[in-house]
Amino acid sequence: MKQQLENLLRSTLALQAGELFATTKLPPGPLLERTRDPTHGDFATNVALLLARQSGKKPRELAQEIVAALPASPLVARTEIAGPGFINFFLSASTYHDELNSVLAAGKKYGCSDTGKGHRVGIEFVSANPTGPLHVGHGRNAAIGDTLARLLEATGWNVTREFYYNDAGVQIQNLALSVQARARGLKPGDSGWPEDGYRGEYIADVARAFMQREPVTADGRTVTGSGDVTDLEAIRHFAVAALRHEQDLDLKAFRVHFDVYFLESSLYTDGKVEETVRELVAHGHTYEEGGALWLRTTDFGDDKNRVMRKSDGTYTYFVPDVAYHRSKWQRGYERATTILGADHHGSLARVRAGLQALDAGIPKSYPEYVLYQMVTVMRGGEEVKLSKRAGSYVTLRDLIDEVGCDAARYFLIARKSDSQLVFDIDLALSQTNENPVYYIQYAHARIASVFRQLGEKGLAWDAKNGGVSLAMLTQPHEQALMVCISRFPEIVDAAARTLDPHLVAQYLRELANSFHTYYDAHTFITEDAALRDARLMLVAATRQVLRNGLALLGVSAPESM
RNA sequence: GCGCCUGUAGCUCAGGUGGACAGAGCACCGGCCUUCUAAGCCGGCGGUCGCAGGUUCGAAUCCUGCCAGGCGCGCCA
Repeated sequence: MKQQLENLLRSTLALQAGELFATTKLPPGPLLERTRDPTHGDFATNVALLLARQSGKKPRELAQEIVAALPASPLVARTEIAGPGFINFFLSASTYHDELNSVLAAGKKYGCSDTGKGHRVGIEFVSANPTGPLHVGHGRNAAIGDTLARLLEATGWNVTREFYYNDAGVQIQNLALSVQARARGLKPGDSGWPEDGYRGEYIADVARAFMQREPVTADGRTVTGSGDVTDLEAIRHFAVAALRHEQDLDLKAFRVHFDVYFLESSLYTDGKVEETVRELVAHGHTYEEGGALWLRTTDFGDDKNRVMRKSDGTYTYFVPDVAYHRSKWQRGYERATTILGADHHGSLARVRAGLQALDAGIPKSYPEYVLYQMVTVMRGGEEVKLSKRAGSYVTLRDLIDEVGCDAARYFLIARKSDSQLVFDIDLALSQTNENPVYYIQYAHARIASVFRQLGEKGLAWDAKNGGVSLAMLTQPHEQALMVCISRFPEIVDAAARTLDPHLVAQYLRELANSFHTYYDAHTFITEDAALRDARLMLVAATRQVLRNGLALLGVSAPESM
């Protein structure tokens, strides 16, 4: 709807540009915006204000000329010039009626677009090391990443969900030692317990399963515990598989799936790390100093140069990071998006610099990052410290068990990722339910109930009759609801474009509010069949948009509550 | 010391890339169930948009400088 009006305005302006503004350059970006105040119409443009100076005309005069140049359109009922020189557009009733028809015709597809034109995007998220169950920070990561993946799919991108993890290295060695210690009957704090060992109870569970020779399956392979407490390598293999398996169960409960699990170790075994180093050296951006090999990342915007190969001959983590993102490019992701905790923001510049130093034609902004701030968890009025190494933290599983997947997902997505998030367990546990997800779901359940009641009264909704009777929807509440519905495609577009999934959560609350208000003010199942069918059409369209929006968030749309 | 993020109502937060009088939920006060689920609706209370400058027709939004909080700044991962 907005797009149609935008096109109308833009083409008119382009056609008349020379005459009106003495320039052919229109301002970039959208010209139209939704008005905040309905007395200002449905949409407004400030082009006359923007272009007044260079055209040498007063804003209101220019606005007059623009309005005069606009061709008549069935979209627009009337225009007015207001304030310093805004042009306000009042859309025709039929425009909104057409939109309701579009909602029902498009169904699940309403709100979708082909903006991405089928281009490939790899979205990497969670990417937790298999050293323990997922914590709430991973939950925020998963909620953001999965919702963005759904948004990008809805806007026409070819999306691959990817999970990257390290199955070797220091942390995994520490994991193996911890499991081994547990298998020997040691507890954290006992003499002989490994320094910085993982202290969580889950380590004991893994040790028990290993000693009892249980099988565990993860990422398509099955590992059986050997029961040999001296075989650290076997313990390592088993522990990684066991924890990957546990994480997969957590993710499944959170309704998150991945298409690709990428192992850091494969970068070494496939020679990708060596290859990346060779490329960087070959392009002349490296140097040796103090027995180490350095990359001149400062040539590409980093604030200091980085060591690639330490003087002991091993690589820093930075190298496989570059090799990994290079592999994304090589695997055909035209766009790569990584969801990352803000505490890792220091690595962004150097990874991008590393990719630039390859001189491989990779865009400067590759990969793009969505950084989210910390999640702190409150319980009993005190902060619960998140620490994977200490083994004491609130897991994603805790959250799902306590407040449910729907509420957990909504909570973790509902505010912009730049803000820190306080997850109050007690509040989420309390029965007072100030949780907005129920408010939205309740709107959906109420609509389902309306249609059930209709059937129980021996009536049926005649959609065709509703369609021709839409002119009867003249109540302010009905107008407001139609406007709200018509905003959905713009919300989806904006959320996908700016990678801000919380916009969807916020919008759904507004839509639910608009519906609840309408519900309380008017009866849908009335004697007048034409009015009834028209109102039910509006209600059915509302239900569809609620479903589509909730689906983007991965939240269920219950038929009853 | 340097970099990134944040600062909006008592509390938790929105504010669509500069617009027309700053919004919502919770909390508090007062109304609404013989009619489609009251997990709802309506009304009221409540704000120098951290502070000070600047840019312009116009700033919560952009720029500069301060103040406060969070997170990072290893030949750790």
